[in-house]
Amino acid sequence: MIEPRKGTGQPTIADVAELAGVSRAIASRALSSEPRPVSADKRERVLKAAQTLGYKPNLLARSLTTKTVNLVAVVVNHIHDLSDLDLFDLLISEIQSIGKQVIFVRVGSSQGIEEFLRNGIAYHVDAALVFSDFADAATVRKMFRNDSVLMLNGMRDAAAPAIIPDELTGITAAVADAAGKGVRTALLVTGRAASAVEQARVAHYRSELQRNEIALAGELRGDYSYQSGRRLAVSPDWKEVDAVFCTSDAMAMGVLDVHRDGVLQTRPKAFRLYGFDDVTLAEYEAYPISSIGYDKSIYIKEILRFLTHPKEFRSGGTLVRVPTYFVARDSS
Amino acid sequence: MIEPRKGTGQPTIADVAELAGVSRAIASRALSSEPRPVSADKRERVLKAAQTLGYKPNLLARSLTTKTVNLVAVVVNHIHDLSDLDLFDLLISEIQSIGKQVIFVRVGSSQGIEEFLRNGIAYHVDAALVFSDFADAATVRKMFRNDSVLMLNGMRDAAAPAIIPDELTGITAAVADAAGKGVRTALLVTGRAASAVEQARVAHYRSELQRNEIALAGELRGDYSYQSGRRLAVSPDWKEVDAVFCTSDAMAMGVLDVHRDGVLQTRPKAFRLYGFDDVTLAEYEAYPISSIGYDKSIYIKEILRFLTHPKEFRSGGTLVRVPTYFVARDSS
DNA sequence: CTGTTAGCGCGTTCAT
DNA sequence: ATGAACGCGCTAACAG
Repeated sequence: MIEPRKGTGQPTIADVAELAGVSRAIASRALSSEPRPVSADKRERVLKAAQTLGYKPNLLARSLTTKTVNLVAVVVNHIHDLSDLDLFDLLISEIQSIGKQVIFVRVGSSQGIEEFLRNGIAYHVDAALVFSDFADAATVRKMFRNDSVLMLNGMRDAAAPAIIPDELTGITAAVADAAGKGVRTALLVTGRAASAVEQARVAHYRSELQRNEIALAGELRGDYSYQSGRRLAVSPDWKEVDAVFCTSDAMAMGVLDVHRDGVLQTRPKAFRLYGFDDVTLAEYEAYPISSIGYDKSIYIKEILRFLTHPKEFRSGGTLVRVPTYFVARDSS
Repeated sequence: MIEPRKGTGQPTIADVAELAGVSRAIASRALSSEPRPVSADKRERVLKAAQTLGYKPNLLARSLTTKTVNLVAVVVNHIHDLSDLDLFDLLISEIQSIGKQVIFVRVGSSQGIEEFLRNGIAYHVDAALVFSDFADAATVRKMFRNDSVLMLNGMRDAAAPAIIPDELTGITAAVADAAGKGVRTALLVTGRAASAVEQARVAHYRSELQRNEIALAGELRGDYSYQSGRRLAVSPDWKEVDAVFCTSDAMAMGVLDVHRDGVLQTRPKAFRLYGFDDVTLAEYEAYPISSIGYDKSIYIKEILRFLTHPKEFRSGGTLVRVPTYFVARDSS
């Protein structure tokens, strides 16, 4: 006896109910994860019928009434930074482990984002995790028509919960390390000035350098990439200093390759070098970059807390800070 | 005059129709991207009403009848390989550019697939791109209840279309390079043996080495990672040979760091070294690994062709091959 | 060209 | 505890 399917050939809950000899409502309850009143034997029959039919609920149809799809949007600029690699794999894995799935939304620029979202399922996600710095919290809430927006890009307002690495502690330690080694002059190699995170980062460096009486000889602007580090290292604006602080490890690697002591020594010839992000790559022998990092698992644990217990975050734009650390390597 | 909303507060197509003074069907047609028969003035009124109401279609509801969601699943093992970084950013960007969105499905193990089958909204996607080698074509089709599955992991059957880099050409060139430099003995450092791609790769190396009369002194199995390269390089099984071929750049980097000539020279002391993948990182000065790669943009263009013109692939499990190249660097 | 109607698959009243 | 009926938002099919 073959079930007569109409559209996609998938069994629906109606098929299950029919096979079990009960009404659709009973089948719905028996299959529900919530405890709903159904007699034991009928529940048994429904479950068995679902089993033999290979029934899988249509979650899109379900979402039509429940208003929830178990989908999370991860909004990023790009995913080609080395530091991303360490983060996203774990993040996706953890999100999946709580029964949700991830839509990756890549927004190279702020242009047309809204339009793009409207034409896709991402528009209906339960929550959005915003790493990209293309938009402020209010815009994102409006875009997703959803208050469940977690800002991870350093941009927040009174209503938006956010998780931000507390970079001051790491930067303080890094600059202290330099000061303790007799550094008196420094150069700052920065990333995109438009980023809120970057602005705060640079401000921290400035104040810490000043506090340690280290003269800031200049700021050179790159784009976080290895190539931009190389470019700046040979630019006419480059200055002779005791230490170079880069706001990304990749830029520090570029600087290192240009200024190695000897053909391929592990440290620069004339200055101490500091990076940022503590990417896995810094474990490679050729790039022992002193760096600042944070515990990714703590960070992600907080993100998951937001997804599973949103109320704890709702009370007036909670701001969670994840501590950073400084790790000294050969480069400094 | 305020529209009386019931649920989410979003205007529905019924609200638009009412305001425009037409039936829901007319509103639906006027708003459709496809050219459907609607009189000019009514279309105008509908569009205007939608405009003033700020109407946005509910794509989940639409998908209920159209059976299409503009969602593409990307199925991966992990995304922590360096070679992934170069690929996925571009892939996501391109998929988004044709109006589809990407749901990332990470299956770290074959067990993860079972887990996925239970939850997962992903089985309503329009297509699945399979990079993970934990599932064969039949399983994936069942997982997604969808025949629109593109195998990119080297595993295919008669029904599944696939795109595979033609690694033989690159390997042939790499081995020829070694032979031309007088290499007579070689070591092969491999990755996970379970992978179909890896098996083919190793087989190619074996036959090419034999053809060039290079003796294969041994095969050491790693896991593609830098650390596994280091580990193998110091293991008791390591042999003195003229050349070492690694099936990933990361392993080659690990081997290089253990066997550098001098403190940090760019080449191994006693042998020529070859990697695989031609990751961007090989452009870093400290790891000039001779490698085998393929044009990512061609590869992705073929994937997009599958998404936009699936019929061209349907005819009996089309197999598309993307050519590989060999690039010589300092390490060999 | 237009409007009415009938689903799509599911959860949820509301009577029984 | 149960099942009929309705609604979610939208589009396809069918009449007019």
